[in-house]
Amino acid sequence: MIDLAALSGLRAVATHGSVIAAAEATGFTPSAVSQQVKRLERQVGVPLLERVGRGVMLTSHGRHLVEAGEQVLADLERLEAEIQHRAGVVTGSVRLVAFSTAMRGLVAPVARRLLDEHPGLRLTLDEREPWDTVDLVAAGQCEVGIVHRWGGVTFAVPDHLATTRVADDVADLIVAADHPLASRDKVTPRDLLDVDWIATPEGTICRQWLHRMYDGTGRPPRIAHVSMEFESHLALVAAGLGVALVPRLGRAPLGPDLVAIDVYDPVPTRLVDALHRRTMADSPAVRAVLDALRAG
Amino acid sequence: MIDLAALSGLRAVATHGSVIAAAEATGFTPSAVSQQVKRLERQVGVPLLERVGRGVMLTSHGRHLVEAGEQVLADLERLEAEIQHRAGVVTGSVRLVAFSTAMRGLVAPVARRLLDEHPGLRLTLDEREPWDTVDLVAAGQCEVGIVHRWGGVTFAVPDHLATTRVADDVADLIVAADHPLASRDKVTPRDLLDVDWIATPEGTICRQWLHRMYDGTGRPPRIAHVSMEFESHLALVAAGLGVALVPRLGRAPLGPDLVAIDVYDPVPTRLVDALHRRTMADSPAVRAVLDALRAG
DNA sequence: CATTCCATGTAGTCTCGCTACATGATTGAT
DNA sequence: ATCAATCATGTAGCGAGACTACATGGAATG
Repeated sequence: MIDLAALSGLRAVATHGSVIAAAEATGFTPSAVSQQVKRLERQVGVPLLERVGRGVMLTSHGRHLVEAGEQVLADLERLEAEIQHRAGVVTGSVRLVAFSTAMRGLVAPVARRLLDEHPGLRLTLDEREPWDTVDLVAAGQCEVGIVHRWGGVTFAVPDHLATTRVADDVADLIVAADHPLASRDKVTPRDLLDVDWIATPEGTICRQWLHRMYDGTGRPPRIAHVSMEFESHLALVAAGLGVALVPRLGRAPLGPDLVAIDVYDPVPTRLVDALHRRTMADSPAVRAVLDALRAG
Repeated sequence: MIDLAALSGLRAVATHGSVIAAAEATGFTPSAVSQQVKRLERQVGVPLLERVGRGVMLTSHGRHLVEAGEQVLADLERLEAEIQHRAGVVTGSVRLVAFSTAMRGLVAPVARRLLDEHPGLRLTLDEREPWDTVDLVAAGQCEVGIVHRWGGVTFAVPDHLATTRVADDVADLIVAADHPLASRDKVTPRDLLDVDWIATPEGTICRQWLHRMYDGTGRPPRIAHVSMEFESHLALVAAGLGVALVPRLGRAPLGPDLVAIDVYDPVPTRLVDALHRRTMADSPAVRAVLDALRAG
């Protein structure tokens, strides 16, 4: 009999291209993944992986096994969800991965109530950036992923994942109370050509969107300081080092030394989506989590 | 993730109707089967088995899980066979179950050569009566089963099993060398109305056929002695206690004190068939075993 | 040619699933 | 009504199997 856990290991090797990458994607050691593949090879009696250079490559049999095995794996997951759906029982383990502001602004308020309402539900939380999140959901490492994308800035989501809109998160311009713009009702990027920005690091989605917001002005934003966390942005703004664009989701109440100003034309909005595998669409547990997120 | 081994346990309970029967069908203890079901229930979070009286019954969810799970199990088995088929490698483990005369007359001569030709093949032999054999093959407890049926005496074979004719086994009348019939070239049941028979026990297929052979005579055969094994039949015949109908397959050479006489009208022929699950039709290992049996 | 990176062996540990046995529950018989 | 029989299921203990940590062996890179 083919061992499905081992098959998952081979699938991870196939999708990630190396034993080491597969190992860290599945949370095992490279040795464990290697042994899983060997176990599979012993079970079917056919070589599945071959060394090429200092890496590995799937044999044609290995590729075929993964392709067809994925179907079996999906069928099994769908079957489990279907049984629970028929029973109408919210039960089982849901691993949820979110980006940090969603974790504190969206997940945290909802999780407690969710667990109280459904005693059979086991919820496991983890914090990742959106790109990693997509991979984790796609590979079956977690059931629900929460990602954000600014309007227009998209990234690819595999076909076998479904998307649910969870929130529209608007960002405000945060300035110090004594800043010249502090008295303004609302501002547009053309008002912000000469301000110093406190921004997230190069390569982050928020940073990309800050640039895109300036598209109509013909100039790039002037980045003065960089920080990972929006909480730190607030501190830097309060210290008079510049202004920041901070989403409302998960934002702590502003102190008296800070002012939030609406931005328009365009309104900086990021879309917050929940991802799940379509095979889990019938799972009452996943559905309960999604419903709670949408309502919260 | 649903544990497929546990699912097999539940399936056995479903098909055999009780935990104990499922246990002896799968070769586990009742406690193990019970724990397998509990494990499954924990994984899907839905009760699958409920006590009724002093036995058990599947819940509707349990029945649905078995029904759909059987599909997954079959897909996985088919996938394994298909991979090996593509590779053209005779490998893996084949469990073969046969009735006793086939074991010594058919399997034994073939097994040695089979193992020598295919080093990757692991062959496990077991001896059972045909009814048990059908169950074992159907339930996935063995890959190949060898059964016999006399013409006309049939038994049900599930749809998902395939049948391969392996041999036509003719039985002769065995009499002591000093018996009045010993000089005859051939005999017909009408010549045997008053002989004492040495027969297999009530309920065996051979016994049923002995009765059916007498259908045209209007009389039942006179059973004098009963013995499980044809080897013993020969000894009893040699001792002058009666005559016996002994198949040629697996029959030891007759001593000088015994004579084999052809029977006609009807010729007592039993059909020897090999059974295998259709999901294993592509398995080179199963195919090699079947080919060898047919050739031998 | 040394260094680095990757995969894979090896030894040890730990978890998980099975067996053996005991218990609880229900039915049928005396 | 009681006792025996039968079935399922808990519990303790044991053994196999799967993973981790570490060491080894190739292959590419500078």
